[in-house]
Amino acid sequence: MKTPTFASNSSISHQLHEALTELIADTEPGFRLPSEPALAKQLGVSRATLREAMRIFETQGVIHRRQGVGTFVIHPTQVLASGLESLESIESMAARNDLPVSMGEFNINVRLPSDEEKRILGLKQGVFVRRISRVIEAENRPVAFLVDIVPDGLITQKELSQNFTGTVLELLQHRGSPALANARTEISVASADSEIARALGIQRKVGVLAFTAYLYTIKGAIVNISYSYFLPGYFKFHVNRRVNQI
Amino acid sequence: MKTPTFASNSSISHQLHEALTELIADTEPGFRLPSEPALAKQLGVSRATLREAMRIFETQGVIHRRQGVGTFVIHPTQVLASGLESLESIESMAARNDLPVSMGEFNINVRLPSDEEKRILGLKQGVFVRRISRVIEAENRPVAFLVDIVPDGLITQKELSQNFTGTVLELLQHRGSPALANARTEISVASADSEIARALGIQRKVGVLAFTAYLYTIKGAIVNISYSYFLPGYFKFHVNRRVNQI
DNA sequence: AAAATTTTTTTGTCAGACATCTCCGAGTTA
DNA sequence: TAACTCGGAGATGTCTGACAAAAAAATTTT
Repeated sequence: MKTPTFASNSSISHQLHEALTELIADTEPGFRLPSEPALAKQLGVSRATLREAMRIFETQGVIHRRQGVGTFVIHPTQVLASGLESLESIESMAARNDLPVSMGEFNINVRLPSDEEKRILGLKQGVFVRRISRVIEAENRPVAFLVDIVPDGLITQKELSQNFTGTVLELLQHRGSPALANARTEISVASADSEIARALGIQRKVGVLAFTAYLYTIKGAIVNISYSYFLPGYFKFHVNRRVNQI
Repeated sequence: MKTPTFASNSSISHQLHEALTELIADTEPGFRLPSEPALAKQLGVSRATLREAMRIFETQGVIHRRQGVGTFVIHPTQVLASGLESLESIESMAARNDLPVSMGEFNINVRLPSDEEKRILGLKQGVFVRRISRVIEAENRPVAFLVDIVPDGLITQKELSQNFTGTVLELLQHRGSPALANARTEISVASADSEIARALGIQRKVGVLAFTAYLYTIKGAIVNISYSYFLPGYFKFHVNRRVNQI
């Protein structure tokens, strides 16, 4: 068995990305970064590599480049790690918001998938799914209710009891296989059904913020459907939208 | 007076981006793009420039590269223009969803800003703001309620009557100044107050999907606060989240 | 037939050069 | 003095060609 191939390579790219993250965070919004040749020399990489790394931040709307002028830090620096563009666990998100959270009620059961689940996950006849639900609490009250649907066999009972920190994503990411690519998250308002209402301690039909996420492998298969329901007021979600599409 | 400097330069970068968009759209998900040297030759650019353009798509989670293997198209191609990552007008969004919309009730008034508005927009004492509100209708019923707050003077009455297609963003973008950088959009669930309830034809305290967007210029100033309230079920919003942070 | 090795293909990184744009100040002109 | 012009300095944008590293394919060896 091979050593697990970690998704993030700790190569030049990766280190450069981290160094740039720090540099941008330490630069006041609106101010200029050092010129590309200077920065490349300072960070010990070629200008081409540096420019590719900067493209990432530019695409994310964190920096802004003007030919003949310079590269500027756009605006709230914390955008970096806090936007919806990057997947983040509830725990780290909560830590940023100074809101200590803990895991509340935790349930697992195995059942036959619905037709929709079967279609989305591409399951063959007779394959079961595992349904993992849990309540996140803060300040002694439930604030989020998370439900994951994964094909049975993808995650073992043992992994769930030993490594489970709250998200299927992190478990799969830590394991390294199957290699994950991205997650498509749909945003909506859900009217609390009886289960959600009970889990969050609210009345039925109250509107809660709902995310439905589909986790894709690099081969295009969906390996996880994730439903998240949030009580308003405890979490802040935001997206940084670029105005000019290059 | 200078000719308006359009944000998007129609330079090599821009054309390359369009060509790549098309190529990716024409490639089936999961399949490989031509190799970089071949693609660079085919598109008439250098490999370095091509790679920078590809970084953009990679950052957006549209393609996926593996050293020694190739570059692959990740998954639903329509992700490109439909995600929350790019700012889009209600109209074009509706067109994609085959939902013809029209503008309903439309109101403008000028008033003194609240303390919060004054702070966010960086207004001096005595400066007024213009409040533009409108209802979007589909299938003969209101589906969205949009409110924009802009400093008085930024947009003239004339522009509003002649060019206004529904969004302050598009008006400013079309005008070209002030140069815009990005928009930070916060996502939440709002309990309908009396105004929202009346506009959307729902009862008070019903939960609606709410976006609060702050529009930034490249100098870091906020020139527009935009509140959007959506009736559930008519619009789909989604975000494409990358798993591996490079 | 299976394992080990080499070759080929592909992306990752590098160095240096020139092109183009922007800003600013020196010089010129009215 | 004030306005204008022009060129230089410095920044990002693009190009060329090369080598490094990783993965897959082909070949050779066992």
